[in-house]
Amino acid sequence: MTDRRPRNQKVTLQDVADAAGVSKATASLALRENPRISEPTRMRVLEAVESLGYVYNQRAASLRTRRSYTIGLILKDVSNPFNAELTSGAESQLAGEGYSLLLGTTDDDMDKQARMIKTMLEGDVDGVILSTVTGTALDALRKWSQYCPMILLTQYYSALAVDCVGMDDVNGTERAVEHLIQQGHRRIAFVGGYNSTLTRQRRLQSYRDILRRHKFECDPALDITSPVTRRGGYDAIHQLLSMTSPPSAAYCYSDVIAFGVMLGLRAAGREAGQDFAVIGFDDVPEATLWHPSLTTVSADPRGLGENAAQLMLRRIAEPDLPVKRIIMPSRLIVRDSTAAPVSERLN
Amino acid sequence: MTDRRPRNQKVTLQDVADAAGVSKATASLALRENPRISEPTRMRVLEAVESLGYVYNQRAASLRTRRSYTIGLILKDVSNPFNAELTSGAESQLAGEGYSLLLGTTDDDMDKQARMIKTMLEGDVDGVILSTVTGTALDALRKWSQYCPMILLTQYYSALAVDCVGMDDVNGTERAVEHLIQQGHRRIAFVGGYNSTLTRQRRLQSYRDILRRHKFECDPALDITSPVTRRGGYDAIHQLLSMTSPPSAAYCYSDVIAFGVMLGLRAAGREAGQDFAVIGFDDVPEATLWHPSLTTVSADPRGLGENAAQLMLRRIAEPDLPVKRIIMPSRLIVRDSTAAPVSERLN
DNA sequence: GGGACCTGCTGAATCGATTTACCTGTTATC
DNA sequence: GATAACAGGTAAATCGATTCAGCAGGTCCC
Repeated sequence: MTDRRPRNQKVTLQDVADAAGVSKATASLALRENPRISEPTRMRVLEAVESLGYVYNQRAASLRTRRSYTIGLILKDVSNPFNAELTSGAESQLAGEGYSLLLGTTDDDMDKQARMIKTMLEGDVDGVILSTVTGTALDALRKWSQYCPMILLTQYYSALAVDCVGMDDVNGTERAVEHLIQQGHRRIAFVGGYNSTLTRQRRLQSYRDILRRHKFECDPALDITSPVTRRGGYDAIHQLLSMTSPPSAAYCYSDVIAFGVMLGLRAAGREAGQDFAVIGFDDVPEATLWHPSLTTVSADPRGLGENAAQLMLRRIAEPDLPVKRIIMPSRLIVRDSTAAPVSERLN
Repeated sequence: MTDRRPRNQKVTLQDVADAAGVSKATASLALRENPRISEPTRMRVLEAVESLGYVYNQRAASLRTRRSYTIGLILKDVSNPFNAELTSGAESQLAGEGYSLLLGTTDDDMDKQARMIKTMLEGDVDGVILSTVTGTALDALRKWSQYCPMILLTQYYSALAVDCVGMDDVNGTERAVEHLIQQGHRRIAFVGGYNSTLTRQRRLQSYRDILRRHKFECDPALDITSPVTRRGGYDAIHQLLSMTSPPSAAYCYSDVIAFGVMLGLRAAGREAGQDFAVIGFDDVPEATLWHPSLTTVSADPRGLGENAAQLMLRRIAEPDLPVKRIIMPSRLIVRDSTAAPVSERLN
């Protein structure tokens, strides 16, 4: 079948055309199923493609068409299940329209983000879906968004005319914290993440609003920031438990944090759902597997990815449409990691 | 600074040259710091770049240079920490040499793998680092490896002249199973993964060899395959515990499986390290966080990624070098999830 | 003062596709 | 039978860079 030719000497469309006894133009049109090319001719071209082992050169084509059919997706990291789901959602949505995904990670590092965007722009992507690293300047975003269509994930800036898709942090937080309050908890910690993200700012604000609405004390010492890793949650709960007046419940920035908190509780001889209440955010598949299973705010990461992709395709198709912001709904899923505080039950 | 121009009208090198009052050739040479271009001229070019907001077009350049400086990395999924580390290792190694990584995932699906490789080849990557999906045919690999340099991850085929980097499954398995045997375990399950992967085949073979060497029974019912997820491990241990003569220890295909097993044990009212022994494979960061912490075989995923990248760069630089296979050493890290079986301790 | 050599730059070909405008026979139409 | 319409193809320009082979002008040296 495919004849082995020297590595550097690739088969080009011209070779295919020669082998099929047609012009390069005809070969091109035949492959793109242009109706002007007759069926017999198209078959000859396809046979030539097969026998020569021709590989289409997307780079060359995109030079001429000025479309690369690649979308960049830049995330802080992909190793957490939320982002993995999001990626998968975006990818399948784009693949359906003939686009492919170029994935980049920044490790929440500003320099890496800048390099990543530069690489993507130079690689000539048709658009970038971006979850900004903490502390990204508005000016930088404004500049980047001039070079190619851009969709912002979870972050959104009212001062910036850029499409974005986020989730309903306020509502999700309300449901979670209200649930804890109804169980009788009074000292509720807010655990994990960094305040430089807008997402955390919104959730924190909302958490405080609810406590105040109920006229509960809002102790700043119960607000613990940390990396969004199990280790982050683990260390945070240790810190909280060593307080003179520790909390009886933790509302966590993400499921991953919540898992860390549960591990930390156990290391301290405590157990979530028995003598401490834990709520996560994201509802990753692992949440049901834990013992106790994790009460969490479900946020449909896959839907987030799908929506971002759709928004991007829309923007590419019609660059002049007004800015669109999508907020995905979230809901509380009550499982076993939450229970009334011990003091409450003794009464 | 950058003037806003119509989206579709990008700034080209010609524009830069015009603005700097030099030829396109000079502009190109200036940007690549060619010594034939004088410093003053180079400065003028750089200023033009800055003021016009020129973005280098890597696709156009690679058409001429026949080098894209992009390497494809195709994995089954990135959401597990092992692959995330591997990716990060490969990426930083490549970035150091001016290459960037194009990441693709296959979800262990044959069709997706084929599509992914096609996309990558069409996107004109300089090489592909591939962790094959289960059941990939040798012929397919042979064909793909003709189109561009290829490095195989963890899988290796003696019948295929392709570079690869794997880990020392045999040695790692020996250490793990010997450790369990020394603790007094006799019925040891081998849990998780699918036998269609060469990796599992090697580990299973090695596990059996050791049991036989010790003249222990090698019950095929203790060999449980499953998806490489927590859920996989969770379900497997349930199945094992319901046997009439259940095992007292599990050697797991990966840490992720082991976590699932520990969750399953707890759901069944048992506890790893107390009335059951669990060993994982990979030593992901999470392993130390669990309670009990996980005994596991450490396999340096980052090193794996780095080595794969280096091998790729070597192959690109010198295509005619003989095939090279790297086996990364592995070692057993004993933590708290392993302990002597209950029966043993009662004696 | 004439060749050798250097410095700093440019013109034009090139990479591999797409696409427009045009060409050449056939067939249909009146 | 002249002409329009059409079917099936092709030549050549084009996308945005790189790079080779000069070229003009100056310096050096015997």
